[in-house]
Amino acid sequence: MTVVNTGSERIPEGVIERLPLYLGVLIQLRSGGESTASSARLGELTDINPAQIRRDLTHFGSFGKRGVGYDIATLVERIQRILGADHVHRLALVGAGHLGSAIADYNGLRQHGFLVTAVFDNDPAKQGTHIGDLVIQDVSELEDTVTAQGIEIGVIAVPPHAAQDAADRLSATGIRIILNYTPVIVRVPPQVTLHNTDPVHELLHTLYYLSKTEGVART
Amino acid sequence: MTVVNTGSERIPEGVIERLPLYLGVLIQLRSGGESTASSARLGELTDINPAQIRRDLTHFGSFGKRGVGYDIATLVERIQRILGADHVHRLALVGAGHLGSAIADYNGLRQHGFLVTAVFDNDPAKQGTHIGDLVIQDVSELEDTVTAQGIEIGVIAVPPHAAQDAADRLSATGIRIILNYTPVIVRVPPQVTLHNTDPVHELLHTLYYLSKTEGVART
DNA sequence: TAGATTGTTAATCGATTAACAATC
DNA sequence: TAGATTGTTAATCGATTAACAATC
Repeated sequence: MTVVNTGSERIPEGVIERLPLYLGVLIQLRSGGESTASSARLGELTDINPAQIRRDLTHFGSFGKRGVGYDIATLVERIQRILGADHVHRLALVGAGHLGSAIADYNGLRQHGFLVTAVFDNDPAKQGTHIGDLVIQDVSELEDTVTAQGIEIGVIAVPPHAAQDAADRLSATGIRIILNYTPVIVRVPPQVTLHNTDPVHELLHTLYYLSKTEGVART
Repeated sequence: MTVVNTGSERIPEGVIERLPLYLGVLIQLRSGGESTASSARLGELTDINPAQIRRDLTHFGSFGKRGVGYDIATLVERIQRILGADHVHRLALVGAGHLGSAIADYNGLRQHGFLVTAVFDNDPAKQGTHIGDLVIQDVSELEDTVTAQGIEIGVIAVPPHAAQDAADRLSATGIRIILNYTPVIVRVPPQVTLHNTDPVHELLHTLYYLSKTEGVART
């Protein structure tokens, strides 16, 4: 008997972090014409132990066929369903500078069902101009627009001094997920999930491993 | 006796990932005029168990004073030294579009000693124009420039179809750290540390937790 | 000295992985 | 049936945390 979703079992964070990796290589394999993949193959492509992949997947059910492997098409669907990536999510982007434009242009988001449907900036010179198809609006319109469009996710891409204001306005709309690309610590109410993305942190810890492996040239 | 650096002890990855967090709040406290911080205080600000903070730090020596706490100024210096953030690192940026411009403008990098000192793009229309003080060069000049300037780190911010070429060119220069902002899997030689930064992955696993806590509105 | 907080030990907890029976 | 690969158990490994002696 196949248990599809035991519901109340707690899923370790590491598992959830690996699912998007599996999804990525599965989509890659599918576009390469493959229809089936073993945990060994997925392990090669993701650098993750095959036993761990199998174990991760069993948290959500048993999707494979013994002696055969996993059907790529159905596994892609299952993982998308698990992650909530099986339907469209609308995003409000705050900040229409270079970073905001890069995010709005970013095809990867669209491909996974994340649609930027509104852009805000507090610079009057930008308001009324376009990013792609979208008219840049004043941040005062944020709340009404979020409600009207059913936007679920906010993205902050403003200069540091404006980040907290953006976070406050987004939180006030009832939005529950905020991605912050500004390298500043912002405070949000407890019911809001905040994700800070700071390239400096990544550089810093990558740098550490470099200095360990061979010593950075210090000219 | 204080052991400054035991040298050959293997440091868990999690420790290295937390150091930049400690560094961030220490810098924040310092700019707020504080001179000393206890592990309990750092724990509040980072949401990390104080015992873990103390344990993390002892991997590198003993920096605190019992009954008092940690001297912020010296701890900042020690962590910067540990991470290799105590001196300047030069970056080569490949891709001069919106994303590349955002990275070049990004003050957070400069504040931590990461200087973008060269920008490349294979679009002839962009070559010769400026980003900040930097002239955009053709990617064919990458190797010579990296050598001449002592650049240690490459950053990829090009469209997906150009990402592998950028990775190959950067690897060929002898660079050992590459940060890839393009949502595409690139291959690099084993001696190169590659860091893929994909906002989609972050959205996907953040989304999972949202759907668990209360169920996403599916209108 | 009394109070505070570190550095460190030991216990707990959880995650990873090897191994293998089940089964396609 | 023979070969392959899953799902699952059990062992290992490592990371987190509580507790406390050391000591400022």
